[in-house]
Amino acid sequence: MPVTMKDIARDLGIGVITVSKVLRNKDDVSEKTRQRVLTRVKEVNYTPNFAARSLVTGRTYLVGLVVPDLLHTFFAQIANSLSEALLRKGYGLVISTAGEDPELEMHTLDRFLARRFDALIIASGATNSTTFARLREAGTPFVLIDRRFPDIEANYVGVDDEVVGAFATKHLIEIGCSRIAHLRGPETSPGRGRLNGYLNAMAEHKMKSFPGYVSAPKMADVHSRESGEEQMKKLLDLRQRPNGVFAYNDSMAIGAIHAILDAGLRVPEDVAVIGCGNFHYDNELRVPLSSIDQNTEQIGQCAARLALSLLESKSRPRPKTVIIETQLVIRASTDRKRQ
Amino acid sequence: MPVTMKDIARDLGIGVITVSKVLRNKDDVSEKTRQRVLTRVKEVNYTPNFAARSLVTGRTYLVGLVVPDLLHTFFAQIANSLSEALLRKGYGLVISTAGEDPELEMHTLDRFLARRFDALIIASGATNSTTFARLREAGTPFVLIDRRFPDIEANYVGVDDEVVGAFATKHLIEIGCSRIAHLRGPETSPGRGRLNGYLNAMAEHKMKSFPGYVSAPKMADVHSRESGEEQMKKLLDLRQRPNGVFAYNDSMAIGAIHAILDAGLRVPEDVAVIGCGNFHYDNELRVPLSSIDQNTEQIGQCAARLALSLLESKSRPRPKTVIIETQLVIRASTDRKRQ
DNA sequence: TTGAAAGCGTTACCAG
DNA sequence: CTGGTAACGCTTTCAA
Repeated sequence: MPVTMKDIARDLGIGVITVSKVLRNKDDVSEKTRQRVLTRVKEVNYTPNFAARSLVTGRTYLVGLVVPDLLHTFFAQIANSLSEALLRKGYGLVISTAGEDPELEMHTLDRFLARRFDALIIASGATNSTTFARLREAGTPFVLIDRRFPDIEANYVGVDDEVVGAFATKHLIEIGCSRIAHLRGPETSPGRGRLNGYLNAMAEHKMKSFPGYVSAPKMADVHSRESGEEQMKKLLDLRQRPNGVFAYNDSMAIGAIHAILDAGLRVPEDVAVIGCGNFHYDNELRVPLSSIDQNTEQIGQCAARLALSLLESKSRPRPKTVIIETQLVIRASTDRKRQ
Repeated sequence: MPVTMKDIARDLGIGVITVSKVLRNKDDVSEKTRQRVLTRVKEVNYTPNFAARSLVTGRTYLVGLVVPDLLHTFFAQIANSLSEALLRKGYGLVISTAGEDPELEMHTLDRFLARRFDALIIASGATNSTTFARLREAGTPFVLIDRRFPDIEANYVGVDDEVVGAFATKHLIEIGCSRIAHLRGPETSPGRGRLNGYLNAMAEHKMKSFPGYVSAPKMADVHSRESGEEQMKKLLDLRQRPNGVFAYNDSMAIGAIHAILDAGLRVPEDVAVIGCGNFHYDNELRVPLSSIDQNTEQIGQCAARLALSLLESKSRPRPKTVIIETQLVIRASTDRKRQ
């Protein structure tokens, strides 16, 4: 049986409350008593019982993270930096993957709510915002990352996906691509945002658009490489084959490059390709991949900081939106002189 | 305030215990009462309070995972499959990264112990087994993955690293490499095991070994690519340059290939390279990388199953060792005809 | 500065 | 089949 505060109090001939106070750094305890308690705590290797504490304070010192998939480098990085930041402050991070399945996600969130985690951090695959009404009702503070929902006011940390899309597209325009296609992502805010950024940039630069140049929405799951390959094949079959492609993410871009090379064409000479995410292995690929860096680590850190601030403040502050800056990283897949 | 069992009992005019029994599927409750309770539970959207339950049962329904780094594909995959398997059984997975820092790891484990997680799953960067004495003392069941410690008897799930090393080395021998070097990993069981496998295979096939062909131990952190590159450079400077290299993991192999190509040599014609881990992007690399597949997902699933069995059994069963099969995956980096 | 009493919501033990 | 009583280990409130 583990040591309890009662044991320590008995050993020292003082009250349990005094022990509790010392442990929580309350200052209405004499220095002498404090030292005695601290010494004894060390001696018997006492550790507080979180369950008991939770029961009375209502706090679990646990934060839940829901992401589609940890195999996706982006989310692994997020989880990594989140857990580090939270652990430092004494919070544990409970992870859970929900694929891109809104129903599974809802189910997971329900469980997290039932367990009364102190805060939730969510990269949601939900298609509407009913999920979040539930969260709000439960009163558990939450931070959305990566994906957002225009119709609800919520804490959000992520990049500006329209900027991402425009950024990538403009880069293709600048290197002289005249026919630019977009392999689009899922029906989520990044998917739509990057698409809009692409469309805006195309319009702004009076670029001609061709039928079929925007692929159908696709889930951004682990199979996005295959999907990128498949969709690129279709693009290559068009009469007016594109000479520049902006892919929703690096996985799809990799698939696209695969298809292009398989067709006997060159990257970037025949078709330039840019992705998004700046995976850590982008530079080691068959054709090193140009990409938009999302500063993933910073997203994680900001989300952690935001979540912690929500935990600490007793009032419910107004939802905050934090936009992280992005960077264009040019590699071989778009490295060509103006044609 | 959330609904409690007491509320439900009062509403229905029955005892709290009866409610509790229904909720835990005890069968000494009449079907009628059971239905009434269940209905009411739905109506008021009752969820049990885990903290209260924990306090009395001593179980947290939480499993802790300690890995060096989630950026490493291998560990991300492990975390992914673990969380899925555990969540299905109602357990949460709390993650934590400890780099390859034994002290930080110990600290993390202490915190996990203090929180009384029901079980721990650990890919340890520890250099000795004192850590585990602590775990044993605390009585928390734990499962080691990937790294093991010969001097303690503990639950373990992972591959046989000597087989991995021998497998990879033999493959290089078979394709006709006459001078085979090893970029070795850290001072952990996989690092040592793969090295031994390499040495054994070399001896068995009477292969000549050259001075400097086994690099110095290196941490297997996220920077292993750089380290692979650096160490490969040294090998290329030797008078007797190797024509085959077995790298501790795929990251190092990628770095090695980088160095080889930079030196104006060809892979696999001049130097064949094989790694270990079979990262999901191995096929998309500059030179698609031959590798040993560790069946990572299976490792995660087995570890989860093993952890769950420990949780469920009240007695402390004898430690179990589960060895997962590996597969050789041949790609371009070793694809050459016998010379 | 100290501490006794009163819970927090649940489950275990036993009696009805 | 049902339920009262007593924990579980801690914090909060309030009085000494």
